[in-house]
Amino acid sequence: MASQGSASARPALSLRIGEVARRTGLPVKTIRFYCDAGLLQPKARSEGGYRLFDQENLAELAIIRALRAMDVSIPDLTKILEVRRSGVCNCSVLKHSITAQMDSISLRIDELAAMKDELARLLNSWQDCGGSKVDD
Amino acid sequence: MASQGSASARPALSLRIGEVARRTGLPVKTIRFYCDAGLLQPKARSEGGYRLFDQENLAELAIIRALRAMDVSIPDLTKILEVRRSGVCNCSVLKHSITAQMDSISLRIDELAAMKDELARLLNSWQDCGGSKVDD
DNA sequence: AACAACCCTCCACCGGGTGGAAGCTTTTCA
DNA sequence: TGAAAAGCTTCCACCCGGTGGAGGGTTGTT
Repeated sequence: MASQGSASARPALSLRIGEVARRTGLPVKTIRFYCDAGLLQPKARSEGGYRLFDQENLAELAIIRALRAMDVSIPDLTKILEVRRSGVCNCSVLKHSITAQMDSISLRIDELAAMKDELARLLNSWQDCGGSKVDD
Repeated sequence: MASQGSASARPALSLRIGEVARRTGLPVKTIRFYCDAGLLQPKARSEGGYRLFDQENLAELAIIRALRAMDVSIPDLTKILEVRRSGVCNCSVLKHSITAQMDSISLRIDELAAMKDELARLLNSWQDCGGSKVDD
């Protein structure tokens, strides 16, 4: 408790893009792309112009990664992250959009399941006609 | 049996791109794009150069639509349709790719389910902090 | 000081489409 | 029959979400 006079406790972590890439599993290029797109704002730049990222940025990247994986668009993500940053949680609009997102995920899951069944059926029907003569 | 001397029975349906779009629900532009990409080969062209599609083309478009919906790439789809056209079924490569596709679908389904859970948790945590003051 | 490793910007390209312009074909209907 | 409208053609540019490479500056180690 009796350490830095600064607001936060820990040593105020400051990572360069490569380390962030290592930690998040995202390509450096993609992180840079997210910065350019305004999704992610590095907490600072070094003297020499290197992007410097902090804990918050890592947390945001985790969210970005998760939501991108389910096709939330970059503009939507930008809004979501802005809301998150502002700390406001009175956002019925956001809730609504998330609920909608969940519905669309359910739908997508059903579709995928159906497709998988269809593929399985397809495979089965092929199984019948003999598996000889493989030429590749 | 004693009708047209031709091979097939029915009147050999010949649709222009607009009608195909209407029937498949795909945008005209997309169908044209599939043609250009070599995915779809219109059975003929009219005197004036209009693409003419038949029953087979419709069937293929149905397949394309379904498989594209689960992110089968256009090159892969091209291969699949070629095999389908050739009527050959000795294709272990294809079987393999379909099995792989099924696996990746399963994976995707799991991911989506996880995301949905995560969203639900997110929503729940927000529910706590009161839903007043909607400003948009 | 030299060096590798790292990072920067910029510009081009990818896949899968989508939009619009300019112009030809086909259908419709007075 | 012939003019308008609807439909189609190609071509070229643009969109999104990235990815790759060139050319050059920065950091850290020896």
